[in-house]
Amino acid sequence: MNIGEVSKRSGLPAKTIRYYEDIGFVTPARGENGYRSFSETDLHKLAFLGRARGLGFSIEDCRTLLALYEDQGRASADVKRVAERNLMEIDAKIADLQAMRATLSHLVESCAGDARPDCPILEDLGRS
Amino acid sequence: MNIGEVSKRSGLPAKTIRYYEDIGFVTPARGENGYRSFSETDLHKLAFLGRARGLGFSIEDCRTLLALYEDQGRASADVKRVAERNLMEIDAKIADLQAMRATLSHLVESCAGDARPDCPILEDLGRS
DNA sequence: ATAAAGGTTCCAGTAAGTGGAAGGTCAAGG
DNA sequence: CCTTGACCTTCCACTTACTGGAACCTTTAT
Repeated sequence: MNIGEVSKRSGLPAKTIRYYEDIGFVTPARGENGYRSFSETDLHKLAFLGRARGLGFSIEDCRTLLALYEDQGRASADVKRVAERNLMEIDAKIADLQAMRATLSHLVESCAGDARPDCPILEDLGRS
Repeated sequence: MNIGEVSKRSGLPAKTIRYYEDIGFVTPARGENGYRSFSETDLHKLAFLGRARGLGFSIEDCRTLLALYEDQGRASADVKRVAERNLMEIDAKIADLQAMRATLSHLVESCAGDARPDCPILEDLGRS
């Protein structure tokens, strides 16, 4: 399978797949012409990675998850630990963004948004 | 004022202040010894930047906001537009993260997290 | 024969800093 | 006078997870 088909079937851009080869996630064989030749297993791994990344796992998390995925004897506790840490990080990000959102939407609401120069948003940012 | 004091009073790391000089936000004078010498205005600008960044405005947004801040004749509508766009981006990020959170917390809850190898998290990530 | 589509490598850039090395300067203590 | 430690300087590399583009090669279709 050439990279184009893998890209279509995994949903990852070809550039990303080449990058994932660079960082050691897959090691496709090479044809005589130098083209990468992917196996079904490679495709499966790449799709796995795409889904894990979509859930906010970092590349390093993915490395761990992939190793666990391929280890038939792993304990589910190990996977759960990684997932829970990711969940906590996501919660922290959401909380940060919600705090930002609250302040900012308050400012936006209090700004007339017309042609006059006085603006509570700038006043707030500039308060000494 | 040396960079250390500005750092303390603005809350920004000295490294960040030097970076902000690099990208043209401030242009402090230099003493005979080569040390940066900041004015009160510089300090005020840097504190403004720190607050704007804390609200999630990008560096480019900050450039716009700073220009508007220094333009006494600006229309508040111009500021509001930047703020509203930022708000919408924040909302989109929150929505993304909440979708991730929902899926992931569901998976975490369905995983026993014990020594056994079967793990719904990996099963889901590996579904073909 | 040629053109389009797909493949290759490599270099550079993104956002917004952070870390660290090598070295100059300043104020205080002995 | 010397040294120590805090503070300052520049410069280079690294971070995350890719993405864009140039220059070039191969395959397929017309």
